Amino acid sequence: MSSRPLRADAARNRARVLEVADEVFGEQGRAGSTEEVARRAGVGVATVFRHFPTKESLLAAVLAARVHAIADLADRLVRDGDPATALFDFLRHVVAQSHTKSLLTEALTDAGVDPYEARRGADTRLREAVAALLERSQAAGAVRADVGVDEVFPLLAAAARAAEVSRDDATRDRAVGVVLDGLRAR
Amino acid sequence: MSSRPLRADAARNRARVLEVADEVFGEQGRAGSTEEVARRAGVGVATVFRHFPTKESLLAAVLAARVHAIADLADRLVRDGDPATALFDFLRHVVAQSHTKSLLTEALTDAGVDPYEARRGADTRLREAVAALLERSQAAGAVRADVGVDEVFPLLAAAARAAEVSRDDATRDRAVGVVLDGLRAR
Amino acid sequence: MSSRPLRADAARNRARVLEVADEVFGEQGRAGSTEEVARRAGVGVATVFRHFPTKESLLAAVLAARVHAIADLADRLVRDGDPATALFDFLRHVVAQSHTKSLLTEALTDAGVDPYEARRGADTRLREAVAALLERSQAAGAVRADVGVDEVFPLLAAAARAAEVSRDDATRDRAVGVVLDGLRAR
Amino acid sequence: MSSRPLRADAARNRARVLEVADEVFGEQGRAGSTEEVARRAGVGVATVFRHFPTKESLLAAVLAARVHAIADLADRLVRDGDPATALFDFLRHVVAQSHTKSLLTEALTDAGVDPYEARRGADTRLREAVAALLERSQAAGAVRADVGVDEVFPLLAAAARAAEVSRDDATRDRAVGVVLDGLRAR
DNA sequence: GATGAATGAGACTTCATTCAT
DNA sequence: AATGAATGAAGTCTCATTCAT
Repeated sequence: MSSRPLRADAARNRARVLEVADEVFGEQGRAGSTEEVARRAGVGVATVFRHFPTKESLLAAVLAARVHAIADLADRLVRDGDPATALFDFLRHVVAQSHTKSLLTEALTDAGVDPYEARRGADTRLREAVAALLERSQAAGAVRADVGVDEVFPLLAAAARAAEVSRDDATRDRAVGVVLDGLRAR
Repeated sequence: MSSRPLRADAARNRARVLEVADEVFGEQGRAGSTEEVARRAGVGVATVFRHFPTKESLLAAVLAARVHAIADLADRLVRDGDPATALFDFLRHVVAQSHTKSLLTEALTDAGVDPYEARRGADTRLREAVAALLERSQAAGAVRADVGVDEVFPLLAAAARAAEVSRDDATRDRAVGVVLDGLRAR
Repeated sequence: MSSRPLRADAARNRARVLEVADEVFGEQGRAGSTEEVARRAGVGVATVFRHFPTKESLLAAVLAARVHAIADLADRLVRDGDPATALFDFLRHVVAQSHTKSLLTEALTDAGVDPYEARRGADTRLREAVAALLERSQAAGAVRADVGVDEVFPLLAAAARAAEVSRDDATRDRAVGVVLDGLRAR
Repeated sequence: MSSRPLRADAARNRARVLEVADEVFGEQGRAGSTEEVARRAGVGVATVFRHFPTKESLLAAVLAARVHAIADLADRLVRDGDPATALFDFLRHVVAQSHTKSLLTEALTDAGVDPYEARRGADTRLREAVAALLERSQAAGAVRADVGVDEVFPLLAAAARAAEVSRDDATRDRAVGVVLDGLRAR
């Protein structure tokens, strides 16, 4: 009863705001303004604040959404992927999405630190899925044995960062490739 | 006419501002405020603006100073270091410094994009020194042959990022180690 | 047409809103928000606005209700009280109720200034009842002869104010006592 | 050294803001807006906030100024007034000033509760001056012996309130007179 | 050359009120 | 008749930048 399903139009608005917020914060980091989100979403600021009572909570929602999407991917790969390449496929996919101002990185980073409940569920899911991926890949002898989940997140951030700052596509692929190579068993 | 040598006190002020700005932006990223820089430097805001007509230009100067320092290190290692480890030593050193709010990473990143002239000189110097380091290490057979300077910068950013988001020192060392391992010749 | 009798549920809602509004405005003064009234009453904001088209009108209704209650008390005392003490009893009772953020004081104050019709009836009733009380007490020789109803309301407000700002119960009783003593015939 | 004297123009601005704030808050109570203060003072909002970093601090400054003025009066009367009437003269004067939305009352009320240092000095001064006035008047046999300073403030508030809500000057004088009469020794 | 005051623009947030369901 | 979403206007506050002293 606490959260009766939103009315159709409200739900649409909420979704639109979230989507736009992802865009804005993606471009400008947390410096992006609520007002720009509202403007681009075609609603008043107050509407944004009705759905997300705080800028911080909007940010949390955006991050949670991204993390959920990534966890979905990880789940899929755990189930269906080739163990020998699954972790690498996963990392590459995520990196490919994280073009934007390190928001994702942030999301992947402070797992567990965040007070907004939205985050916690997502973070846990992701962590578990990644752990599964890692174990599988290690069992298949594809990934070196001396890394754990705790290292995977920084490495993901690292690869994303490398991608972010590369000057062209070819450079980016090589740079990311180097990071991933570091993970391989030899 | 623009570059008449500064009066002694003005020069001292300029240096002090720069030093403090590095501190402030180091702590708070570009969100750090001009006013705080002025306060900590013990001068008025207007003085900051006389030396750096724009917040952006102050940031550029801070970054240039850091880049120069890093280029100094690279130069030193080119001259005196062990070719087999020089590049790695360099990377580790830089990573160790870049704890703070990814300012350095930023500095190392948008080389060449920036309009402020201060940056250009520093960037060029650094690029050349790193190129030298890299060649030497590759000649010594320590670093894989298929990477170039263009990849080194993203990889530096990557390692710095990994360091930044690691939850503890041990994790950080392992994560950075993985990235560097990716660079080694096999 | 406007005053067709309300449907039973509507009437219940209206009453509930009024009751809750008294509570909220009592606690927070006119700064209390419509939305909080709605929430505590368990209805939507729009329902509040259907019954009271304006926040101002809701306030007026709350005040009118309080004034009616006070007029009831005055009527009772006119009928049943001891003339020698009736006015004092009345004043003390009212003061005892008006702890809250001077809303009552306000109610007792701007009688006649207010555009909302709700107020007028209540104000008139009260004024008449108080006039009766006063005359009776003066006839009994308990109250000085040189004050009229016009002075009683400010004095009521005065006593309420004194009560409001006193730092503890004993101080309050003494302060209010002084005001009432001013009213006694000597 | 912490507060070097303000530059002449800044001091003028500060004074003007304070003056206008007194006016605005006088008319509208603490609901008055900083923006209106700025507008009426002919400065930007930011200027108001430079001088008073918080709305609350502006309010505190206004109140402190009023309290100081009142304490001045009390001091004067302790020194030069006729003991038999000094306290009454004081009360009447203060009441005559406190036309406005009970700001003064508030000032006179929460003495000692306030965190802003500005307030504390003023409050103490006033309390002491009033205590002196009271003792003197009691010694002269003009004021009843069973009231203390703690009662005087509520009674002042009471008289001010009575004045505030009276419908015309004659009524006001009578109502205030009644309150003061309550204080007289018989 | 240096200072600190002033400012305009913008950020977050709240609220009375209106509208679609 | 009732609901809760949407909104515009306003409020408090911050900050890069300019100006008077």
